[in-house]
Amino acid sequence: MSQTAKAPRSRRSTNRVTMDDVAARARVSASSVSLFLRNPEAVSPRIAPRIKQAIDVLGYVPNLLAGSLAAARTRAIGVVVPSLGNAFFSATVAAMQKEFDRHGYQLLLGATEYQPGREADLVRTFLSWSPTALVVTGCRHDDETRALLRSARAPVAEMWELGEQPFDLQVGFSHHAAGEAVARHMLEIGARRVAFIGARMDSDVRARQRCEGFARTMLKAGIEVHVEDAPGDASPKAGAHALADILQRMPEIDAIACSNDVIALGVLFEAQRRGIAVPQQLRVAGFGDLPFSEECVPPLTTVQPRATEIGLRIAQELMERAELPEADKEPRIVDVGFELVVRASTLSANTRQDA
Amino acid sequence: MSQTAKAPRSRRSTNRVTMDDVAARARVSASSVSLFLRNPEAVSPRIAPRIKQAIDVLGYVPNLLAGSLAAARTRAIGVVVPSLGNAFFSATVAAMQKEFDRHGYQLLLGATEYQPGREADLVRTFLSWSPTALVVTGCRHDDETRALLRSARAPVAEMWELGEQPFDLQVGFSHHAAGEAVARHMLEIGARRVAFIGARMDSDVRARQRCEGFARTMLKAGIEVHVEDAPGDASPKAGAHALADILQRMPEIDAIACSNDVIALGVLFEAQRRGIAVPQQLRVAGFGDLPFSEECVPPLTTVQPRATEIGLRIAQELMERAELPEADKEPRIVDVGFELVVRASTLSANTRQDA
DNA sequence: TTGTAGGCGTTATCAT
DNA sequence: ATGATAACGCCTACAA
Repeated sequence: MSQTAKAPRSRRSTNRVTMDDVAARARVSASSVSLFLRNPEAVSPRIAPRIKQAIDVLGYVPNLLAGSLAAARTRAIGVVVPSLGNAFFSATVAAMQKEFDRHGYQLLLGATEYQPGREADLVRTFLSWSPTALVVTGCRHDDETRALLRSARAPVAEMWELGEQPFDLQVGFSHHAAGEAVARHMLEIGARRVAFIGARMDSDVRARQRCEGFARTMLKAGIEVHVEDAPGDASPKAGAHALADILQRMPEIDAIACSNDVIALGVLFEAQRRGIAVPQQLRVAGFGDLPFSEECVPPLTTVQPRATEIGLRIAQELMERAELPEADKEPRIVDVGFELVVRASTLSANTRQDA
Repeated sequence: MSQTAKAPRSRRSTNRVTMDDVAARARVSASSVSLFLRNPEAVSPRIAPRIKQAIDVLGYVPNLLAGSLAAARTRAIGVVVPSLGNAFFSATVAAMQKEFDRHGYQLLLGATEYQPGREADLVRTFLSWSPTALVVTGCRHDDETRALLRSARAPVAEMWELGEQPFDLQVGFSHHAAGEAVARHMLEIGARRVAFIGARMDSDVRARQRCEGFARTMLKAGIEVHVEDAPGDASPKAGAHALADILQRMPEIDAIACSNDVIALGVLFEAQRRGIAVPQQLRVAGFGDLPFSEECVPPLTTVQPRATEIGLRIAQELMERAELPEADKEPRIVDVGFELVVRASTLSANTRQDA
């Protein structure tokens, strides 16, 4: 006689608890369970507790993969940052994660570490997850990344920088203007011999923009800025070394702007070691308004970039678009601005007024 | 008469490029495309280029959701950290992300911000992604989290702390021992009136462990430690305020240990403002060996925790388990240790030798 | 309100 | 080496 009917190909090795299991135990159909999960009010008050209990007893955990595949949308947002070591971005990411989480969305994280090509790789990876949205840092992208982002079905948010043509959303501010603001302030307090210290400005576009904004404004006032570009990450050590270099080349230096508060901190330390009085002999300004900037000696004049607000605004805008599919598809630009925070490192009772 | 035959329910609204599209264009079966994607060598050299070209022309991006669902495994690792603002964890996460990425795994990130209950929520969310592995911070978890982790089919790694019963992998070091090391060093240099400054030690278990290790060691030497616990995040401001407090209560203080270098930095600033010489009048030690710790004035004695190595080791171990399914299932504990880095903030030519 | 069944885009099994 | 086909677990249009 016929050998046993071909055993149905069973790949069900995963003895995972499924929605069907819950349905069976609650003696309802799987669709009722599905409905209950999405909107508990929608099922009759008689079966609701049964479903609830079955879920608890079985320890059912919904399979998001299956759900996302079926619904053709994943509750995940891909986020690309240059580096997590950078306090600016980690603050923004933290704010985003919190808000996404509140809406039940998962944050997928990737860091480029400023390596060329990594951005495109990360975006490609994210896209294969069918994310609800993508968040990238800055507005400058290589051709490959641009193509990927353009073809993405998900809205694309660019953060921390304005400019270029936005894909869907840009939330940031003008780094050029930030550099300008510091320069104007330094001109007001009588700076004459001026330097700018940055780190890795070949790959850190935004630091370079701040530098340019600073240098151009100074140049308009007839002051040429000596630019020092440290090779590695921004760090106090880079700042200290740069100051040492600068003092050799232009001992008469009287003002230094830095692309990052951690660099400025190093400048303060080196000045302290050398007995150079800040701000009396040397004025120092930074960028970032990090936790130590208010507390250091002297407190640091700096630019506060609203890192948290950037993350929050992006998350809010994206969640809105995700939940109102009819939302306007118009690209949107949000300038969150920045604030020049003047502290003692550029002010002193006896500010020089020599012309 | 019968109305038109039921149109086959088509939900194919997503005009996504699928593997079938690629197969059609390359005039092969979807199976071959799938095979090619996973192992290009496995298909005949005649059709390989056709598939490759079709992929390029169509701009095909594989759908990881479908793939993961079918394969019953997701190339994703869920990672729970207390906070991204903390430089320790962001360094570890960065190292992990890099290594995971190298193996084609995606990092899912969640932060608890030290809120009770958040850990369980995040773990639950991650589990619904069927991740390859889970990484959590520390070994203390509430009952709910423990239950979830225990029931997880994926290996669980605990980081930054050793102790308790490991689920599958623990990579960290003893914070108690770190506190002890600092205490012994301070005893050697003759500290007598001692305080410890921490931040939020009710929720930051590891900071509390360092504090306990420090205080107990001191107590054995007959020295009672005054403990100051700042309410918010660790910050220079918290350190400065704590020092001010301490000076009021015990003006004769001669040594302060901090649970974090950023707190110690604040202590240094406040001491500088008050004209208290470090280390001559006051010895200061921290924890973390952050970028500024080597550069500040005076350079800071601290404990270097190997944040990057923790991330790397975890990633390597997890990738190994993921790729060798036959790997040993034995729980494993890796003590990466720490290093006491002695710098000028606790040393001086004229170290007091009074008994 | 509840149930039925087709489809989401892959991978895995099996036959050729 | 290649192809046909059955899962994977859920969502959702539609019928009851």
